[in-house]
Amino acid sequence: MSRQDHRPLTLRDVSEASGVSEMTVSRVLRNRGDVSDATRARVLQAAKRLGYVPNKIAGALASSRVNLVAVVIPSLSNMVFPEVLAGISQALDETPLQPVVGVTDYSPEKEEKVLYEMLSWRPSGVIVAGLEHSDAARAMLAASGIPVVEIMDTDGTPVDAMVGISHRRAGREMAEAILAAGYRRIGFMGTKMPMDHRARKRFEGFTQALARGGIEVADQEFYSGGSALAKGREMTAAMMARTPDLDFLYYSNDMIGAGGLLWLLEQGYDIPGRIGLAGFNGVELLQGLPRQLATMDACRAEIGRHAARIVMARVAGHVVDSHVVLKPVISRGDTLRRG
Amino acid sequence: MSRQDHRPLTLRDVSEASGVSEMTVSRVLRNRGDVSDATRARVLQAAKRLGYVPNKIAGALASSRVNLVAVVIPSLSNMVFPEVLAGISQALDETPLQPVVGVTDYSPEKEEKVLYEMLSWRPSGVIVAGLEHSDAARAMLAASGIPVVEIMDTDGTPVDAMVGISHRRAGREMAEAILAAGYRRIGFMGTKMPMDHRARKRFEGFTQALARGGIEVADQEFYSGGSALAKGREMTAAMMARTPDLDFLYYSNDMIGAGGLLWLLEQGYDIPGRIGLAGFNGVELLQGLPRQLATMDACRAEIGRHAARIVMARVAGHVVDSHVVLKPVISRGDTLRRG
DNA sequence: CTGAAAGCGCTAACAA
DNA sequence: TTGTTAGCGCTTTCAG
Repeated sequence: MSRQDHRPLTLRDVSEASGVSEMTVSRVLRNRGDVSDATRARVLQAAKRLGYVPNKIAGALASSRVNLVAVVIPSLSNMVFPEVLAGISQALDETPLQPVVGVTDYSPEKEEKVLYEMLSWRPSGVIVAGLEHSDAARAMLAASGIPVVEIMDTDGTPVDAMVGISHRRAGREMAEAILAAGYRRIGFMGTKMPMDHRARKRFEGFTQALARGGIEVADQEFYSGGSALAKGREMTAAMMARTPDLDFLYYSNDMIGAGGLLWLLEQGYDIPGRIGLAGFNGVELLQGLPRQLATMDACRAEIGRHAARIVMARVAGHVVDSHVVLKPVISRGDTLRRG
Repeated sequence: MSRQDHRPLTLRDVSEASGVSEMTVSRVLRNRGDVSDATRARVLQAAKRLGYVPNKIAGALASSRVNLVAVVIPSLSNMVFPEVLAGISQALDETPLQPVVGVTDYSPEKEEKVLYEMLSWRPSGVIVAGLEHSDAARAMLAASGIPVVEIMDTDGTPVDAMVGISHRRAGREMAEAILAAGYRRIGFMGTKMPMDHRARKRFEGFTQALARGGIEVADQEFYSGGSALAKGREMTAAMMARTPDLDFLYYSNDMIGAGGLLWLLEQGYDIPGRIGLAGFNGVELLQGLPRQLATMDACRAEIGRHAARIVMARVAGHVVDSHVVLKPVISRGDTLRRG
C-alpha cells in the first residue's frame, strides 16, 4: 500500500526499477528484437512486481497500429448476432486482432454514429452487418482506408468486401420447397420490414417465387418488439382465426415460428398434414422443441469466421476473394412435408 | 477521388483547409471554449468537406481521458448478459462514456487476460460480472485506480463497488416457497457448478433451506454445453425415469426449465398438481410458453443501470453508496402451487 | 477569441 | 544486444 496509486505506472517506472532503458523494457514487454535472457528476466520481474500494465493508447499512437476490429451489428438480443460474433472471435483468437462491438438497434442514424465513434479509434478493419447504410456512413467506410467487410447479406453492392447469403434467394428456395410439397394457402409472419432489410429481402424472394407458381400470400402480419415467442403465438392465433384455411405458415425467424408451433400443437393441429410451418435461421433453440421446425441455416458462425479471415488477410497485405456468397440449405424438420 | 486516401486526415489538414489554427479547430470540434460563429462555421465546413474523423487515440493520450467503460462478462449467448449490457448502455447513453465488452467464457484465465487487455486501454471504469476472480485479476483491479463495479452477485467481498442480488438468498427463498406450497420430493437440475458461481450459490442456499425444513434434494443432475432447452428436456426425462416420485423440479435457469416444462406437458403431467416447477432469471422467453414457469427475476437490466450509474458518479468525483443489494421477487407463474 | 509551445507514453529508426 | 533521438496527433497551458 505504499504506492500513491493514483498516477498509473509507465514504462519509465519499470525502466528505473529494473535499471534497463525504456526502449529495452518496451522490447521485452512486446517480445520484439533480441534481448539477453538476463535483462529480459530483470525487466519481467520488475514489471510484475510493480504490477505494470502497458498503455495501449500510447503504444497505438506511436506505432500507428491499432489491433482492433470494429464489429457493428443491429442487436445483441437477437441470438443471431452473438453467434456471428462468436465466429469472429474464434477466428481472431490466436491473432493480435481483437473485436470491439457496436450496436445500432437497427437505426441508420445510430449506425452512422457508432461507425464514426469506432473509426475514430482507427481500428485495423471493420465488419458491419448489412449492405444498407446512410450515404454518410458509406462515405466514411470508403474513406477509412481500412478493410471493410459487410456481412450477412449479399443482395447489393458492398463498399469493399462482403460475406453472407442471398436472402432473396433464401426466400425463393423456401417458397419453392413449400409449393413442391403441395401447400397452396400460405400465410406469412415477420418483423416490420423497414427495420430489417434481410427479412424484407427474404419476403420479396418468397412472394416472387410464389407468384411464379401462380400463388399469392393468403395472409400476412408484421410485428415489432416484445417476446418473439409470445408474438409468434399471438400472431398465429390471430391469423388462424382470420384465415382458417391456411395450410402453411412461413415465419421470418425461428423464434416466432417456435411460438406458432407451440400454439398449433396445443390446438391439436396435425403438423405437417393439416398445416406446415417453416422459420428461418436454424437457431439452436429449435432442438428443444417438441417438433423440429423446418428452417434454413443462415450460416452465422461461418459468416463471422470468414469475415474475420478476410480482415486478417487484408491486414497482412494479402489479396483475397472479397465477395463470398454462402449457400444455406433447407432443413425440413418435422413441419414441412416431403415433396 | 483525388485524395490519395492512404494517410488518414489530421487536425492539421482541417487547419490548413480552413485557415484556422489547429488549436481552434480542436476547440470547435470538441465544443470547448469560446469560438466565434464565423470561425466555427468555416472549420465545421472544412472538416465535413474533407470527411475528417478525429483520432481518439491521440486525443486520449493528450488528455489522459478515455471515455470507455470496460464491461467483462462470461458469455453473450446466455441472454442474461446482453440484458445487463442493455441496462449499462441505456444508462451510459447521453453520457460521453461508452461501454466496451469483453467475454471470458466462464474461464478465470481468460478473464484475467481480458481484464489486462481492457485495462491497458486505460478505461474510465470497469464493470465485471461476479465476485470470484484470480488473485492476479483482483490485484490488477485494485491497482487500476479506476472505479470497479462487480455485478450480479453480492455473496462475497468486492474489490471496490458491487451491485447485484444474493444468489444464496434467492435459492433459499425459492426453497421456502416450494416447501410452503407442500412439495416434498424435490429434484434439482443445473449447470456444472465450477463454472458458474452464481448457480452454485443458489444451489447452496436452496439445499440449506431445504435442510432446515428437514428435506434433502431427492435427485440432481448437472449439464454443460448444448442447447439449454434440449438439455432441459433430456435431463427431465432422465430424472423422472430415475426418480418417478419427484413432485417438484428446481432448474438453475429458465431455459432448461422451459425444456422440462415442454416435456412434462407432452407427457401429460398435471402441473402444478402432480409436479411443480421453477426456474431462475425471469427471461422474456417464458412469456411465449404454454404455461408460465415459476421463476425469480434476476434484476438484470436494473443491475446494469445501477452499475453504470455508480461508474458515472465516481468518474464525476462523487461519493456514492457502492454496495447495492437488490431484492428479487418470486413470480409463481402457473407451475408453483399457491402456498 | 485565437495561437504557440510543450508534452501525453510509447515505438520506429538509427547509432553505439 | 542496448541506448538515443524523434516524433505519433492531439490537448493543456499560457500568452496574446
